[in-house]
Amino acid sequence: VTVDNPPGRTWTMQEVAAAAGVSATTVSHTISGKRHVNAETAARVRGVIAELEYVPNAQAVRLQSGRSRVIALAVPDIGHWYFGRIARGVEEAADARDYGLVVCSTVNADPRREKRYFNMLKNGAADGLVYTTSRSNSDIDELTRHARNSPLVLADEAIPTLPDLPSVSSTLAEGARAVGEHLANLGHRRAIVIAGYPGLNSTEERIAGFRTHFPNALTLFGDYEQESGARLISDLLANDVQFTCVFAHNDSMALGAIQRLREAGLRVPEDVSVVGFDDLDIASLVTPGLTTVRKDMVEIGRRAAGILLDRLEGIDRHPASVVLPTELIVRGTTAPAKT
Amino acid sequence: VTVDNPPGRTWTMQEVAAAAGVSATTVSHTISGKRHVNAETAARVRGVIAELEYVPNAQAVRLQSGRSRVIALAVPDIGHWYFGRIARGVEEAADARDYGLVVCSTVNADPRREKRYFNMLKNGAADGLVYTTSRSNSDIDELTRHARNSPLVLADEAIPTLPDLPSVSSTLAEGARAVGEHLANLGHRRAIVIAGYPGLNSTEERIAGFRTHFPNALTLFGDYEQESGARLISDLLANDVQFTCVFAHNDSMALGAIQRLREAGLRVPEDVSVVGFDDLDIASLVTPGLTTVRKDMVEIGRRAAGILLDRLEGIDRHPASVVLPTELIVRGTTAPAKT
DNA sequence: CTGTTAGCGCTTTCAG
DNA sequence: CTGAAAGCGCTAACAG
Repeated sequence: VTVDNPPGRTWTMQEVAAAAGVSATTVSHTISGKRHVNAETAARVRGVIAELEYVPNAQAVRLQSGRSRVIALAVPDIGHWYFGRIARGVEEAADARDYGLVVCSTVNADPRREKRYFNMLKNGAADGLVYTTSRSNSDIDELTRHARNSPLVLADEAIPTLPDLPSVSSTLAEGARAVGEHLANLGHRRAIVIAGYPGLNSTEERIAGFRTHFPNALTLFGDYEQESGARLISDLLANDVQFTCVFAHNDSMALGAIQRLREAGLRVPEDVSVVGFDDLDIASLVTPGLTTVRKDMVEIGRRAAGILLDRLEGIDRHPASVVLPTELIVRGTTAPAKT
Repeated sequence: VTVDNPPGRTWTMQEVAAAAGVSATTVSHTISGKRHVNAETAARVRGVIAELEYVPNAQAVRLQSGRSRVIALAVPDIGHWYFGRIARGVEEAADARDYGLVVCSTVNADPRREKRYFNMLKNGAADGLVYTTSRSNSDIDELTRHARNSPLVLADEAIPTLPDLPSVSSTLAEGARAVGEHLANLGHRRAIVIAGYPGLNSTEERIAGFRTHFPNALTLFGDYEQESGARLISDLLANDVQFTCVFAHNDSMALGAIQRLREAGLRVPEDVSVVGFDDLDIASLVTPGLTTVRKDMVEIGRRAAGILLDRLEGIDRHPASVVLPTELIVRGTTAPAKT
């Protein structure tokens, strides 16, 4: 069967059926394989489909099936390298299982935006949500209210008060402990911690982990941006606080700290050792390389999406929550303490 | 009207209508405002909607309207900082106009993936596409074949042979020229160019721009990764090639070059000046700060999405294509040439 | 100002 | 092995 197929024309299943001399039902079944179709008939139908470059209308399929085969990802900022890595993993996992991915930035917890991705679940635009909290856990109430309906998986930041919520996180305490051990072994005794957002589990865990070796580490809170690392160092120097090492809760703040230390005439690592967290690309791009703790962000995204998709497909997986390992990466910004 | 609303239950417009004692049509119109509804009736309907937390089913709306209010973004890797910035801009623009964003990574030009996002346009899962080429323009044939049907806008990399295709790019030649001027003014005479993928317009433009001041610059091709910058510098040093400055086509390769130069005992910028391109976050995070050319990636994404959405909404905008300015950012990796 | 009816394009009983 | 018909949840003629 040969038919005219102007570019840009889209066809309905009815039209395909007509061209092949069968019913839409048969076309549907040759595509889905959900019931047997005579070999010759099937071949003819497939021929027409190829000829017309027919693709079933997504909305009709979704309306009929009640599922969209799309998952949503909510992150504070898709343009941030940190969250970009998570997104990468989520996208990989989704694509591998033939799901689409829609992305929602949750900038500044803008309530309009929040509404938007909750609605995506409610109105069926997405079948489930991978959620990454930004600075606070405040949105979690609403989150769980909706979680009862649509599958929800937390990526990166677990919430201890909600153990039922599946999540993928990392052994942050362990990573921070390894940092403390490393610095202690190098002979350091006075440490500064430039921590993340106070109150978040991720922050508390790392503070606690580090304290196993530095129980009295002076702990200041930054906002994960380079500038805050620099500013906190300025304050310390201005007040003649003595320290020989700095542990920042991410690489950006660590680099900000290094910048300010150098401006003050201090050498890194000869005078002050600095350790970051995350091991994003920057850590190995700078000279000397930044000593840091590797967290596999892509894998976090991949696993979170994996759990979500398992739920969607009715695969019961125990335990739902996963804690991925971290690894201390020693590069050039740590050295023995000056004696 | 008060109704029981178990959490997780979703309602149809029919049910809302019944609860409010009106027809679905009236509910539809009180929501859309497309025809007048008696104030009291409308209030009652809105009451029920609020009570039941009713949200119209997305698939039904889309099937009926023939539009999805979703745009797609195709990038080589959503987890890469460079493309992440574009995605951020696209997301912003889409969200501002109440469109969803679905993301497709085009890793290695995997044909299965390509098929996938073309289908998204054809089957109506997305209304249009923002496309960012990776290394070659090979996929463009198919791209344009489909572009006749669904709106398509190129972000970052324009294709000169297809001037009809709307695109958002940057004044790369101008940026590269400014780099050349800056280095020439510092007294440099022998320059190395670590270029991007050969054959791409973006690469050729920058090579040409730089040549206005360094007509004989030795030009080598990298792959935009740090490692290639380092490797090419190794090769040059091993062959005793003389040069006093390096212009890399992105910041990663510039940092790779710096790394290797320092390993070879050369100081940056005292012995060799290095310039990058893009001005991503890293450029200001390193010490000394990297001299580079700023390209506003977020704006590129924003504008590309803007053009796409204008088309989708029937807003005719001339000219469709946009070329955004670049700006030389002088930081600490460039200095006068040694005499 | 409001309701009835048809239909978007598909899948799925149900009936041959 | 195949088809007719109903219906997913909504919007838009068309009629009052």
